[in-house]
Amino acid sequence: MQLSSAEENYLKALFHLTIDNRESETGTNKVAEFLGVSPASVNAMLKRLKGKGLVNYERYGKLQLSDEGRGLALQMIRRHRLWETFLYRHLNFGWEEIHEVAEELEHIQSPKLIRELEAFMGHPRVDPHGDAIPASDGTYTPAEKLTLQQMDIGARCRIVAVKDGSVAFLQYVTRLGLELSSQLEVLERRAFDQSLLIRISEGEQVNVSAKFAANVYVSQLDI
Amino acid sequence: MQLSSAEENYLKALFHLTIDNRESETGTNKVAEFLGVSPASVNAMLKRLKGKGLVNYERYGKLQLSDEGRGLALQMIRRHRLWETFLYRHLNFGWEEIHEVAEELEHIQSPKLIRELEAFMGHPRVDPHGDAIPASDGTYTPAEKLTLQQMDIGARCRIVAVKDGSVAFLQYVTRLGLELSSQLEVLERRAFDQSLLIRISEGEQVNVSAKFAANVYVSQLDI
DNA sequence: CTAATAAGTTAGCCTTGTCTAACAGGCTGT
DNA sequence: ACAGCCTGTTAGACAAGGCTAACTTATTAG
Repeated sequence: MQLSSAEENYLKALFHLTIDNRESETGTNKVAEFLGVSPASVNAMLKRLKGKGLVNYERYGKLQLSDEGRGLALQMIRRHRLWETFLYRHLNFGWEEIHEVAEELEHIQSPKLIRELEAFMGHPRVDPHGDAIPASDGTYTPAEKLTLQQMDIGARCRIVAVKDGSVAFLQYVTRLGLELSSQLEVLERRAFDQSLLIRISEGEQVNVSAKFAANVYVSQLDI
Repeated sequence: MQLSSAEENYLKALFHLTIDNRESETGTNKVAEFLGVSPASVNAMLKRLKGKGLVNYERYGKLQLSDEGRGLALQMIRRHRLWETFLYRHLNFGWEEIHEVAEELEHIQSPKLIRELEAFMGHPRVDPHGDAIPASDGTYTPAEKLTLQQMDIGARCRIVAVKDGSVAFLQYVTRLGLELSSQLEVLERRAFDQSLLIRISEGEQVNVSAKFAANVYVSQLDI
């Protein structure tokens, strides 16, 4: 099945709005907002994707990916995350720069390219954001994202994302001397309020509340 | 200047048909044949490129790249050849597979990507076909392609292309046990008819005529 | 149960990039 | 010098993918 970049992007969007979001259906408006296009455009595209058998869709009715559509969406996500990993590991891209470039790279049509890229990097299982990379056979286990709160004492990890990205929270994060990609070590958990004492990049030690820790996604370092 | 993939491909085609071919002008039909599109499509695109100041072009008159167009074309060729080099060196792509995939990769818009890719590979100066890679500042010296005939005695080299790709010639090449990427060593040149004795990949020795040798492009190995 | 609102759809238009068919200009040979 | 031919151009059509405005169907609040 040969797909255009636009078609591939719709499949990816549908995947993120349903399976990846623990819902089984979504709607025209949600997709439109997600992709930054008009609902009318979404409607037109859905007709085309239905014609190709990639979505199940009835007029004014439910909308979900077909089995084949889900498979293709997974391939897109696989390509996206492999490229992100490559950019981060080998081309000195920052944590926050990789997504945009990978959005373009993922549309390159070449099974061999993806196979070899994966082998070149030693078959990574998660991308730099801590998200699982679907296997070439379509296997995908979403890999529960870990929060700082879930880490064991003594664990070393890196901040990969935040749940609530509000300005207030991000300002607080910055005040603590933390930023994305900061490396942390969990030193103590206080039984009283579950707050944590952490060390930042071999340096300063700070205290963070349980609520704070539950709002920070981390990736455990393999050391 | 933000260009579409199609616009970028036309600039590249114009470059190859003029500067790269030691001619200063070309025509609608030549471009059409080169790109595999109709002359009418070329005409429409030339109007657009003229509007952007990338070509000098008059109705029924001469057609050439403007200075700005030439600069952009060089950037495209730079990206193309860097990607070819990457695929060949790091992803186990064969000599004849790299062009097609690089045709897609070259359209990715990210100056940092190209800069880092170049640095990752240690700033290569030629691609796997023996063609020079334009520098980031637009410097480009076409790097005379060497033929087997021009090699010195004792030189070691690799076949990167053929001038005349006729079936008769390619069959002859195959009969000799040669193929693209074969490694050779030049052992002797006979004064009588300028024919060469060469050794193939540490193995068999064969004799080839001067005419044959002049039809084979090689890349000198840095040993 | 109806009326208001939200969600989804259709109609009609635009741009990019392609095509074919028909027309116009320039060049060559006798 | 002009007929024929090759090159280049225009006109008109189409597919993809997007938009806005207007309309239809569902859903929810009173």
